[in-house]
Amino acid sequence: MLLSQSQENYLKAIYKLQEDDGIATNQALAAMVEATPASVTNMLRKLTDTGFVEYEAYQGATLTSAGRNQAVALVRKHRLWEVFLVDKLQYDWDAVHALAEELEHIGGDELINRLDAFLGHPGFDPHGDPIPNAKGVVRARQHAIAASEASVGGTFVVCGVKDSSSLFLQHLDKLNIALGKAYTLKECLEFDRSAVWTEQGGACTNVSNEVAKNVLIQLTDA
Amino acid sequence: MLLSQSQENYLKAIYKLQEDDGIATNQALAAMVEATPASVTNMLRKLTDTGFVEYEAYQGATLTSAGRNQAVALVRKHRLWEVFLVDKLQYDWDAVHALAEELEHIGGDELINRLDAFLGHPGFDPHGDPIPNAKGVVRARQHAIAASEASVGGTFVVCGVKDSSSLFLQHLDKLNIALGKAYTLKECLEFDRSAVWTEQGGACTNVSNEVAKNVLIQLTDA
DNA sequence: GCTTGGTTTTAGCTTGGGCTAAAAAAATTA
DNA sequence: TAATTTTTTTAGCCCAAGCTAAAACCAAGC
Repeated sequence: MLLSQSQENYLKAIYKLQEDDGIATNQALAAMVEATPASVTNMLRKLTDTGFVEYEAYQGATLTSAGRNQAVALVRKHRLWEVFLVDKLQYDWDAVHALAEELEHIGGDELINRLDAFLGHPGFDPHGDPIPNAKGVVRARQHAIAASEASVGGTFVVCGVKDSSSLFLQHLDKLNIALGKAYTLKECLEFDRSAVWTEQGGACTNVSNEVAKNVLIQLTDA
Repeated sequence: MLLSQSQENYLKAIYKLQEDDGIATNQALAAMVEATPASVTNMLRKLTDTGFVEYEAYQGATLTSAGRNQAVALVRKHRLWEVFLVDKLQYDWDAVHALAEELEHIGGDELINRLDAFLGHPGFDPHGDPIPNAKGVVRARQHAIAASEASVGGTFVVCGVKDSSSLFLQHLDKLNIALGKAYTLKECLEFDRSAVWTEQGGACTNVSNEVAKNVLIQLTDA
């Protein structure tokens, strides 16, 4: 079965919503694919007919296993292209999403597997999100928690972000926060719940709670 | 002005027809974009309205300078992606056309200029066709003639093909003919106008006239 | 157990890019 | 020049994917 670009976008959206909300409501889908709820209903019909989605009126949508396979393949393509753009074409990590959205619809398994090999089978994309392998297996990040959960005195390494919007990523750039960097949580300021992180080497950064909630870290026992 | 994928394909087709036939007839366009002549008329209207094409009923289509710019940019994108696929992803030269057709519609100047730099600003694609530069300037191949024009005893280097179909390219593979290889034209067989080429090193190949007409060479004075 | 407000669906319309069949124009041949 | 063939255009249709406005449904709150 051959899917249109639009259909692929719906599958990806349902997949994401299922992953992090458990349920893909019509409204949430509409927001994600940038269409009206009416259009979503329309499309869900079609995807149900072609066997990628299970859907009953008013009940929200779920992916069939065929649908999930498609969605995971898309996520794989998206993230591999992001690696390509950042690692090979030197794009900034905040500038690759839109392009990857286009590229992810190109070609089939052959292309993406070659790209994967060319990139050296990366495990994570430039935002720290795991890249599903050719069989569609996603290995989840280990022990990742939001930075806002860390306790004073703890040390950790930044390993991902929850928000990959350009705005947020550029903000992290300004704060000099990047994937792979190690920090110690020096203190928490009661007043606004912001935190002070110190880098190995001494530089201090004041991190708002809003930011910390969207940064994923792994605790280290150093 | 933003063009649809389909519109871009029309511009490219008109460009190619103008280049090698001088004139882009409705029928030829239809064949090239794989649509009916009626659909072509339709689309030419639209492209005329948006200022990329000049078109009067029954007179065939010509590109405006805006249209030509678009078309050249597409050719540039197409050929750079082909280089990427062959050089970086190790595709065979006969397997890249369709993928490049998809990739050429992605992104804008930024992406393609970065790709160009990453590939080391190649001058030619895997079929020997010249790659327009960022300003849209195409430097034509120098002194290229069809291999069928060579004279007995002459030496030459293969530098391009006129037919980039998978079928033809695979045939060249079988004959062990590749870009950059040097040959001497040993003899021409009167009976079927086929030729015998000898490679530097000794191997002989019998080349039909049909093939020779579609291989581009540069004469060498060795 | 109603009423009300938000969500989802239905109905009907729009636009882009195709198609076929028939009419019109151009080109070719007699 | 007239007749015939080929090419192009017109007219009217289809399908995918969107839209709006109105109707139907669901879930609270009174």
